[in-house]
Amino acid sequence: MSTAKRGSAVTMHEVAARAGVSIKTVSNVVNGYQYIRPATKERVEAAIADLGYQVNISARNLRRGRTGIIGLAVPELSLPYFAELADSVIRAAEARGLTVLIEQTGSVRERELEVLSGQRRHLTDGLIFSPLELGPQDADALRVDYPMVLLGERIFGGPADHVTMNNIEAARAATQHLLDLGRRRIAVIGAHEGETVGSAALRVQGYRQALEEAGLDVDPALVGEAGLWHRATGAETMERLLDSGVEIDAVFGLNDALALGALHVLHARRIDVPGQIAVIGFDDIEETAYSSPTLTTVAPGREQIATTAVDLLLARIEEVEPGKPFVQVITDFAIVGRESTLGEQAPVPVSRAPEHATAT
Amino acid sequence: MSTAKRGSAVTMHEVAARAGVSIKTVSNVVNGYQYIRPATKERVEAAIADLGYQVNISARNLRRGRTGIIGLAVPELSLPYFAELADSVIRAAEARGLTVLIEQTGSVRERELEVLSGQRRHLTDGLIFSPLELGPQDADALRVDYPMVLLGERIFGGPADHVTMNNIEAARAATQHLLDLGRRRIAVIGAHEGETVGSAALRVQGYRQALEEAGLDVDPALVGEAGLWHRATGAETMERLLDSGVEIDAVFGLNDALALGALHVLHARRIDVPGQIAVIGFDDIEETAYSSPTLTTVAPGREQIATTAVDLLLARIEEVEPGKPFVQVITDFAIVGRESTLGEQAPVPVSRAPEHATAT
DNA sequence: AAACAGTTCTACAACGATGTAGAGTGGCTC
DNA sequence: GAGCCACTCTACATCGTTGTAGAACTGTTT
Repeated sequence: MSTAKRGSAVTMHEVAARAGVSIKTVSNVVNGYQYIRPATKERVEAAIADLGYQVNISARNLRRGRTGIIGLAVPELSLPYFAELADSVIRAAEARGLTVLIEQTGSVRERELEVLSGQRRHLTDGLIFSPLELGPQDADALRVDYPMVLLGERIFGGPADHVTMNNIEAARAATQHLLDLGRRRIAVIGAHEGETVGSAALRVQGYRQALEEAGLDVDPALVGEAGLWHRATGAETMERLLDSGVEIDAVFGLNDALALGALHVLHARRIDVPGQIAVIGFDDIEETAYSSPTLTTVAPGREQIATTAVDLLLARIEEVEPGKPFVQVITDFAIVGRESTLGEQAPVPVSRAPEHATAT
Repeated sequence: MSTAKRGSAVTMHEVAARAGVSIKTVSNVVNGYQYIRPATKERVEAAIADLGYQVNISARNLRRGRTGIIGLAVPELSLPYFAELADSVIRAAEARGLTVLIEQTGSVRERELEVLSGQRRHLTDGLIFSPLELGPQDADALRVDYPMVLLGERIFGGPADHVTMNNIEAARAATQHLLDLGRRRIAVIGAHEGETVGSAALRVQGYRQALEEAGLDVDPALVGEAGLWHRATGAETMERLLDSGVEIDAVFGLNDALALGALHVLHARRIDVPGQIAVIGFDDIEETAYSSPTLTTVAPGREQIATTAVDLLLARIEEVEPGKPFVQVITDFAIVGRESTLGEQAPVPVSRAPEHATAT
């Protein structure tokens, strides 16, 4: 056992003095250099244990020019999707010896830009960034000189690696799922008017495609705007749609939070789900398996997104010559059918343990 | 506008050369030292802008002995309570110029111990730690030589500042709420057998107190164990209780996830909530305002916990002489009554915007 | 005109680690 | 026994910044 835990830190000098070697030898031991006599190594290790020495990471970082930290910029952790994503990214990073520093942009444009150029950037070796407000017009700001991986296909051909799911296809599949159940008056919640390349636009596009392929017209009255993709805005939009008197037999929430907000309103108004209105969401956050009714949704392969992003970033960080062309990885998605579209006959996944369940 | 964004970083030397001053003067400008001629300052600032210079934080950290980063160790971000807590802590830290580095312990004892002594510690100036598995027997491990604030009252009289809510009182109030509604067969979900000082034990204690004050016996058959406080374990425990055949007219979930899991099972079994069984949770995560029915819960003052913890930690970090006795701050709680106990007459908070709502 | 306080700036040595270069060992080959 | 390779270790410079001490200038006071 170690004895020391003193106020000020022990340095390699002190360890070296105690072990009777040079500080470089201590450094070599710490870093697992191969040519060290076992006897020396033992002496150094004993000294390290005695003094409770630990490497000063700031000094190492300065010397090595690496910090071992990667940044993760997301809108807000209080949005379950991003909390779960952060969880996965942290796990993936940890498995590769990296630490994660989280920044919240609050979906505010200025703050998204700040993340790209801010001071904080220098604490990290690279950045995984999920921008919501930046668009193609910001391509310049996104042309940064450090490793970066973007999540989402918002910035087409942008100057960085991208990890994204196939938003159009996934939204089309979600809509198709509703069409297959015989629904014809499918409302959308979460559209962003005027946007052309964001997740909202792409998912709406997938929705349109599915309808058109089915030979249906897209009724603008069924497309509900919702700037922020929160439960509250989902609820408000659902109310607006219902109050408008338009006929609706299904709702496609562009994310789960919106769909859950909608579900809440439908329940409050005693509208049967899926009897009168079927509901599908997008993201497969854990909550969807426990809502009443449970929510059918699109699973975007969160783990896959996280590990791919970390791997791509790490590759960029360790890249010798930074010439490699930027890649775009498109991850798999799957429709997870639950009660909100299939009704009670759907298997109720009561005992579904979280993927990364931990011991008691 | 700045011109440069070169591969390797610009240093103070280059700025100094361009501005025709010493590097210390550049440092002085950067740090807002007062005795600098306006003309000099302008020249330096121009050079900084031209070269796109940014301080190398690793070097500054090394020199100053501070990193400006605080650690936050929580079980998992995929648990909404901790995601929301992390959100609040990040905001509070940011307002004070600090960055937050999150570690996930997964409620695994070894990992909780690792957090205390691990390498990563050196990246931070202090730690906000929410331990779940450590107990009084770990007081030694908790006696660290760096600033630390513990969340939760698990380690009584432990060698650190604590921020906690009054678990016993809050649980008593929650139970009282159910008693006031005429419930007499109140089940608990989430007890930890054998534990005496954790949140589980304290909340169960509050539950017992309320029952005893009401002149009721505590029926062991009503106390449901659940190691992990997840939705899945809540659902499992609820099923076990129902299957046991014991009479139940109310359920107290020791956190919201457990209560939501229970709600899910009750819904699946078509048991009316609150008609047949009333349900109350604990934590006031956002989801509780949108579940069906909405969930009555105990609001532990998350923002207050976060800001208090950050303030305490900062005080420790900036403390000149580290003699000050450890404090324990107990935050306020409030019962948030919703449909799961009050039924439909409860106001449905459809438009309840999140506290930190951001612009569209 | 000397002394002094108040400015403005600079040189140099840190902070604690690691990379480089090279000095010693010893053993082996020819 | 000279040369060479494989080990084992060390001295020193270096990463980019900031603290310390003090030099140089200005203006004011005596």
